[in-house]
Amino acid sequence: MAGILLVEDDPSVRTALELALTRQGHSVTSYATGEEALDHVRSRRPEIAILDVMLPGMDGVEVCRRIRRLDQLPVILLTARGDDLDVVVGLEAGADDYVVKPVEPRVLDARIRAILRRAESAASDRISFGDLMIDRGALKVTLAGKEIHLTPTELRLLLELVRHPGQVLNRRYLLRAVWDHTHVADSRLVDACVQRVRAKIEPRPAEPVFIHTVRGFGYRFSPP
Amino acid sequence: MAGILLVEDDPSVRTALELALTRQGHSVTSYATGEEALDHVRSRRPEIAILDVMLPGMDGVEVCRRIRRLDQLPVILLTARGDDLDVVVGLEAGADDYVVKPVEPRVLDARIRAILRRAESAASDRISFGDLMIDRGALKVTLAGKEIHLTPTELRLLLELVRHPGQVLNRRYLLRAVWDHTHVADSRLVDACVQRVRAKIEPRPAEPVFIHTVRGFGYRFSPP
DNA sequence: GCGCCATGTCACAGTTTCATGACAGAACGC
DNA sequence: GCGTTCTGTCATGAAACTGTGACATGGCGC
Repeated sequence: MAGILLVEDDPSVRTALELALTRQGHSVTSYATGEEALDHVRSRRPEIAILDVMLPGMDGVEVCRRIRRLDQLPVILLTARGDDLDVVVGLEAGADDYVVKPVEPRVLDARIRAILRRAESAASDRISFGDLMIDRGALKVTLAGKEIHLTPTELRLLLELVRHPGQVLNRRYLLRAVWDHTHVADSRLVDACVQRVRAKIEPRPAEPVFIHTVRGFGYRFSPP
Repeated sequence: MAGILLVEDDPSVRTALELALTRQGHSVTSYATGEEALDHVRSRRPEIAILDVMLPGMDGVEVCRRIRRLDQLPVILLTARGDDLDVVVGLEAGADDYVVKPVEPRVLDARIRAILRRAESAASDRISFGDLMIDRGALKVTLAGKEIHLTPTELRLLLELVRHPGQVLNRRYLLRAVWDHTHVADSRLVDACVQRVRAKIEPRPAEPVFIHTVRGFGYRFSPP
């Protein structure tokens, strides 16, 4: 469900948590260092970050501070120590929650869901389909982590298609939804624009993975 | 400092917590039952509620649910039991945090402050993005340590953009938020003001690092 | 295989959008 | 009252966007 960024240097703990969270239905990407994690935040825009405090190099609290400057990403800090001072420092650094290891997967899941629910009013809504990530709040589209520049019309078209995944939308509908209704229905306008979007988001535009042509009817967005 | 509503039926715990929180500089009102607490929320609008889960009559989780219906008040649940199930139920009920008794006053204080900070629109009164530091309390902006003078309108615009980091805000929204709604939507007013802010905070206004133009939609503040 | 028609492809010029700087009225402090 | 600062508007030019049509391609029925 959620795109979770996990940072934990101990391989056994990392794989255990990754497995548990994946079982709860989350999509997890994990790293051992804060630097990698920050790159991931910049490029992949996860929904929530879970950071171990004790990390080689940049520690979790510092990663948390930097993440905070990048985005409104919620952050959970994870520590093996029950030291009260850590709690204070961590929360002061802007963490949303603080969990002491070892943690019950179910508890961690509940905390993640609570924080996501709380954040969802403020957070931007983003959806991803395979490599393709669409951030409706930031109006950004990334493909395999690389930002794709779409022009306004292209973006509106893509958003409209994505709003109805799996459904065939005909040209008349798209003309109304994306353009104003002043355009004639028989132009190559929609085709040309679909073409432009494909050129940007499809790995092989000739064999589209996202936007499929339904001959005689229109176009359908269906994730791979 | 903060107006805290404390609900705890055990008189000795109640007075101890009240004393500790008062020492930390908070203003505390405490009750033994949930019904009284709900009246208090309705009449006095506290800033945060700390609820014991085990209460005679209506329990803390139920009080939490009802408070949630009344107001956006942040809630911390307090329990003597470390039972994981309680954590799940409590967080599902919409609590912002969950603290197990006995709790160090300093830890509780840190959690209160963290939640209040998060509640007061997601940040403390001073944030920095790279070289740029914005002090919302003092209404001052510094760039690389040097103070930048922004006019009132420019400052309101920057604060509005910064309130939603990473989000694209369109001109209509900004006109409403920063100016009053008496202005026409198609004016270049927003552009001009953004331009002025850029001239002051961007090292190279032609290649902005902080305030990005999203052609056809609006502007986005995203730190470097 | 053939022809037809729907769709893909592409280049280009008109249009739109935005940055920039100038300016004058409004607001403000002295 | 007077000078200064602030702010909304406008003109201008540059850059980006987009609709269009001509043509190519490919699927489909026959």
